[in-house]
Amino acid sequence: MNPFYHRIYRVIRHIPKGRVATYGVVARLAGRPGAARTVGWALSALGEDSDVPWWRVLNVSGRISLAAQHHSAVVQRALLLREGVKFAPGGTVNLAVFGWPAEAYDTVAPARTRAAASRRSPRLKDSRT
DNA sequence: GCCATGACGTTCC
DNA sequence: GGGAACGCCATGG
Repeated sequence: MNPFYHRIYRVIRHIPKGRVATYGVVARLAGRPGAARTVGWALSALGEDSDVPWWRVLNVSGRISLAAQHHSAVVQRALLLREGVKFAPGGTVNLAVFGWPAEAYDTVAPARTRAAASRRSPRLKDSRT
């Protein structure tokens, strides 16, 4: 197993009970910003008997990424509810409240900063003429 | 090594 | 706030 996976699991294990983190944040804390999809891969590779609280990982929208009918999705929601995480009517979690680490969801700063940082490609898709 | 896929994220409309 | 498009990283064929 790659050390990167190990770091991902270690980060997830650091998520406090009753709090949630997003794939992107986990990837960043694990040392690979932008590798959110890889975090999903690492989680899918987990066994049910692992000691990794995978259910505390949501996507940036505060929603469970799994298909609603997926067994794990039901389990995930139940586990979070049991830990005190509240779901909004839309089935979303307020990351500003339950997000961990809190500074990652400050809702004030990071968005703009990261946006500027990822502005590497001028996106030349409009070659229509 | 190239191509396709995926529990994702960000930007633009 | 939602949908479409592109990028990202790792895995599998």
